[in-house]
Amino acid sequence: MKKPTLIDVGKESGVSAITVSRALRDPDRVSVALRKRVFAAIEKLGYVPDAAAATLASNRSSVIAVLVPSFSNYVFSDVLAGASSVIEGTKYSIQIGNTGYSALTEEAMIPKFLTLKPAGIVIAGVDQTEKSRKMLKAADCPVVQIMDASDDPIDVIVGFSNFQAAAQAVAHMVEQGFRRIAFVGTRMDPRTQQRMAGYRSVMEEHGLFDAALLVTTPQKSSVEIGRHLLGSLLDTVPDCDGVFCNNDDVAVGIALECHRRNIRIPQNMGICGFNDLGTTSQMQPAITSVNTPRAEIGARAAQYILDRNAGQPQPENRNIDLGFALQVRASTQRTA
Amino acid sequence: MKKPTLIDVGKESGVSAITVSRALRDPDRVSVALRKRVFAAIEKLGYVPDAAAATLASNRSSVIAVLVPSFSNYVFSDVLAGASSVIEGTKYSIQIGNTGYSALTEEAMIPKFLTLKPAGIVIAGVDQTEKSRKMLKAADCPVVQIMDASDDPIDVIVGFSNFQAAAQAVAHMVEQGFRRIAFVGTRMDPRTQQRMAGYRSVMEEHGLFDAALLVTTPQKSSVEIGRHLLGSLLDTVPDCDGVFCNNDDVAVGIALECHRRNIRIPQNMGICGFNDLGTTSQMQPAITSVNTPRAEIGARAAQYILDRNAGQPQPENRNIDLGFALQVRASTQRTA
DNA sequence: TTGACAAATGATTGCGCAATCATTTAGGTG
DNA sequence: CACCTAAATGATTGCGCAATCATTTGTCAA
Repeated sequence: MKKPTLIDVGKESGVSAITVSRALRDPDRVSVALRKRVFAAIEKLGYVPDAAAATLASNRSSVIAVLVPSFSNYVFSDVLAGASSVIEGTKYSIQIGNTGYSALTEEAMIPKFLTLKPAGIVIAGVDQTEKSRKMLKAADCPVVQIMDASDDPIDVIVGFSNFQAAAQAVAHMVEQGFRRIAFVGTRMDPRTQQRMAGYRSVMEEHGLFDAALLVTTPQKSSVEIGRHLLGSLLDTVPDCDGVFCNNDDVAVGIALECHRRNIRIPQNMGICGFNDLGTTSQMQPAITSVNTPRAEIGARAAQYILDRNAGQPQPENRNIDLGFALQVRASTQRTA
Repeated sequence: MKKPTLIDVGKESGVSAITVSRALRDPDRVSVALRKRVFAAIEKLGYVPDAAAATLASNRSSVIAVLVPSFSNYVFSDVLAGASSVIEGTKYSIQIGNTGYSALTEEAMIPKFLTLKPAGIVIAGVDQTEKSRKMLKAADCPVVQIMDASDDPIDVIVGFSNFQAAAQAVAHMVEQGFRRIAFVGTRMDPRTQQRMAGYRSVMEEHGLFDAALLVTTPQKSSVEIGRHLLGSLLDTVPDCDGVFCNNDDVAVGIALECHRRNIRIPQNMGICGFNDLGTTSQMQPAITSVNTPRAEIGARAAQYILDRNAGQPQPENRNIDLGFALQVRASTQRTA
């Protein structure tokens, strides 16, 4: 009636409990005949390992902790989907935490997750507090920072350079003849700030930078906020002829508001989004966006954790840059 | 140097380990003075409970298992966000599983999650396999089905009636004078099928049903697929004058394709989406959609699990219907 | 055939906590 | 002031597994 344990399986197959444990964790270390018998007994009894007991005994769990700034930011949904695809069918599982874009909330969550003795930790970005960094460095599990690039990751980092992605997009717009290009940023999290820095760097390089072109809000991104921000922008900078958005939602909102105001895209207004979530490519005209490998980032992060747990060493290159791909579309193309 | 245990905290505060345990789990059962001393010692030593040991000893963990069909479906991102907001600051944590819209995958995942001795299980919909249902009924933890309504939930169900939501939306379109209203469905998961049934029921009631008006695809929803499906639809049913979509992305795609083809909304084509994710309200004209309480569903599901774990009994009404709200907008308004 | 060595398997122990039952202390009553 | 009860605290035990160390069995060369 009760849930069978390793001892029950052992009795059923005529061996000791520890041998069953070995057959499960390291099949090559038991003989073929025995392995068969053990697995038959497991099947017969419906044995399922007890994760808590295994964790307590080995001081190591199969939980991968994933700390993201927000669940409703679709970027991180894609990351989770990617990680999930990798762990499917393995013994690993994903436990999630929502830091709410706060480094202090994150710092408070880390000890809680560390007590799980996780198989690994995935955490967004590089802007952890000093204390968080110290805790994560001391953790005896792999730590993967994601969605960014860095020469000095805690353990490894999987992502791309937000600065470079923004810079490339803005350089493209400049090349297409846009001059009064605004930066529209929502939420202003660290990655958005890096995009802003990339934007600024290129604008300054071409002598085009003007602080009035920076439009930011702490609010979360949405199509609606994009529409509003275009309004504020045009009030302040009526000669604005292009917008680089930190986000696709905002870009779509700006495009819709341009349509409403009969501002022609790209003739009177160039628009570039970020992340390339799908809608931008379907707009009329199609909106240029920076495609980011979100699912692959999640997958690579999870795979790294699995590999490390399988005994592989830390790789030489700890900055795993998966790049980005500027998808140039009609919204920023003035030349053929 | 080593991680402190209850025994260490006990020594520090001059009591036994079990008393410390009690002070933590049920503060009212120890004297005030002692409680202070214990918490001071916990603070001083930096004690953090060991979840695995607690789970093993009590046969009950603080993990809430959430099984969703997809992470990239934003509906479930919102559910997770709602659940996450409720458990923030508590000892509970969320472990996620991706069933990939497959009842069999789901069935395979359930035993894995049950061995965690979860504090509760959240699972999408009512279409579990018979075996899954049996396992979940036998589980000695609260089980919350979500995103649907039912008279016979496993334990409780938190959601709304997809059938009724669709029926109300379609009835509204009929009332506004639309006659050849198509149903456009993607992925065709159980909830989409219920929406289709609601659509069909109203159409038949008005003598408007025509199987040619059903346009479905197993593909996942996207703006792009919405655009394509409008094309196929108009090829088969050129006199189609309205579309009820199982999804906002599809509705937006259809609206964009209408713009491209110079089909006027709502004069020549009425459009209604589902879920009201935000973009529909910003389109020109604004698109009608059925607003669903996704975050609240996640929150209520989590709250129920917390309440049950705090000793509250199963409520009398096990079908917690949070309803929906048809947001009527310009895309379906032909009359003032 | 024997010995040496590797491969295969087993026995013991403790991980850190909570359940259970036992004991002590405090507070109130006649 | 003795007694009773309730509140507060403590001692013991085992959850199910893996680490560690010990033992048995099998294999092969000389």
